[in-house]
Amino acid sequence: MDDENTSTYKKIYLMVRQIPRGKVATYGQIASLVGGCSARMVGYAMAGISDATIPWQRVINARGRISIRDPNGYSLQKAILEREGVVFDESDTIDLEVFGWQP
DNA sequence: ATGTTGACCGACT
DNA sequence: GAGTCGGCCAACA
Repeated sequence: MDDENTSTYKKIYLMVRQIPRGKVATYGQIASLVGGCSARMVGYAMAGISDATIPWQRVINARGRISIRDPNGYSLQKAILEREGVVFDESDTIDLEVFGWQP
């Protein structure tokens, strides 16, 4: 009971690392896959990240939009995703039918 | 302990 | 489509 006992935060980070380049996942999706945590907790986990190995930018909200309130972080995330091949429409929205990650 | 806030979500008006 | 509300649960004052 150790690797199975990874804390919820750790599970969230590991799950986010599984998102392939050019794809995105929603907070609720991550929460559902991890289990035992809510979408809000995933958002909290992302906010406190300080690890470059975690592709936090590939996690967005259920509407396919960036949820960061800070305009600086917003444009940063958008820039990274576009660099990875993710396309935003006129409304800064990502088409989850196309770029949504399906494990 | 209590109240507020938050990188959320879904339902309702 | 925009605004409001309740539910969710952790962090913070």
